[in-house]
Amino acid sequence: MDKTKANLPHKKQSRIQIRNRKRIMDAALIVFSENGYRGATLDQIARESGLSKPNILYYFEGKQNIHLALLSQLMAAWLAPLDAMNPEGEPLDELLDYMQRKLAMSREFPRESRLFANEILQGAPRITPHLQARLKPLFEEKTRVIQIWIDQGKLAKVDPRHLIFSIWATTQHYADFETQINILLPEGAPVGADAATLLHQIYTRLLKV
Amino acid sequence: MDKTKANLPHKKQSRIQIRNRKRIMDAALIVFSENGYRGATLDQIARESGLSKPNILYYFEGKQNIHLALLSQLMAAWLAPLDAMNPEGEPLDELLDYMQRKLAMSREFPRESRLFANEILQGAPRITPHLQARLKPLFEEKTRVIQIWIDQGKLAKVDPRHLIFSIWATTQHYADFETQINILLPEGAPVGADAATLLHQIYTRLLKV
DNA sequence: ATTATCTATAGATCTATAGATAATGC
DNA sequence: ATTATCTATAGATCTATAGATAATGC
Repeated sequence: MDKTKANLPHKKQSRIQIRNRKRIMDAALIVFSENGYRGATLDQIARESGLSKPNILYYFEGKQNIHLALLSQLMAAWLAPLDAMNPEGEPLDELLDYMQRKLAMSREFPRESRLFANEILQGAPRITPHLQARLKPLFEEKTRVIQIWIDQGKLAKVDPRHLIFSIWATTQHYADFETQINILLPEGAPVGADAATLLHQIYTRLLKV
Repeated sequence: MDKTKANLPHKKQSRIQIRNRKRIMDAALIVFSENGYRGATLDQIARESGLSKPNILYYFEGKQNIHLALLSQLMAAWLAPLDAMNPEGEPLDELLDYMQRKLAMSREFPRESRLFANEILQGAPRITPHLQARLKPLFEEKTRVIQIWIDQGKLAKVDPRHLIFSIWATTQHYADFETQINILLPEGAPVGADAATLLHQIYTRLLKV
């Protein structure tokens, strides 16, 4: 029984393999994002995915690897909105659009946001290499772009790094602290629209010269 | 052997009890905030506190109770800055002061912030009653105050609830995502000062009429 | 006398593997 | 023939308790 094949992406995967690996990842996203790495169990992932526990370990080489696969898949989606910020565009619009894309991600992929938050909160034991290799260069590139816009007088003078932190914070908050928000806001209030309005106000007033 | 006494606060506690319960709480804060509830073990708390594992269970009736004791102690400290917002004060100053108090808490008590974030992130299984009973009334009181200020034309028109969310998000981010920030910012940069400057800019520009 | 601490271990839970069996693809 | 799945269980880890012993306070 050669298990390694199932885990080598360059060996062509059967349809069953593709489908079951996806099932496991989907289940694992739910379980890890709700319970954190240590709080999640293979039993829960098995139940959620409809596969047996040993069968899960037939497709992934262990709990760690499932988690790692999720995080590294997440990373690409996570970087996309920032990557899409266009140096040739109209500065204020570019930043407002970026903020709105992040807010949309928070609304559409709250589990991914919480998976990421869990990982960072606990010291990023598994995702640090990705942050170093992928997030950091992009962050530095985009803060340089923003600094140039500011130097050209197209944006108010702010610290580009902390500007980005604040966009991350305000947008991700709606996914990461959803439980608290649901307790504080009355049922049926249009959270999304009101949040978008406030964040739009914040960044137009902050950044307009 | 009547263990219950050690856990009844109304029975007078000996000096040793007070000291050891404090030691355990201090150790537990470190361990829970770094690993989350499920990720934390009594072994780690024992090692960190310098007490034996069974001895810890002599002072607290179980892992759950240590965690609960921490959270309920945290709650008071967590509400204080918002509670201190004075309806009679100058609106813009009151809100800027509130934001700065929250930012200071994030800097001075990052572990408490992460303990709280961990709990909310995982659906607030233990702290929900506290949020309902203590945070919610205070939140409603203060959003009413802000709304009155706005109606009096002393602040720009914003949604008071989302304004508070944004203050929470931006300030707590520095504690909760510290690992990520440390990766992205060059060593020795004056994080605190730059963060304070940006947040001050954000809220003055947002709220000034 | 009561409070505090220690050793030893029960009992539950979890990850992972062994080894047999069933299903699928040439 | 190879891939996929199942049953059974080893081995590690964790919470919690039993029961004995040491330290402390009237």
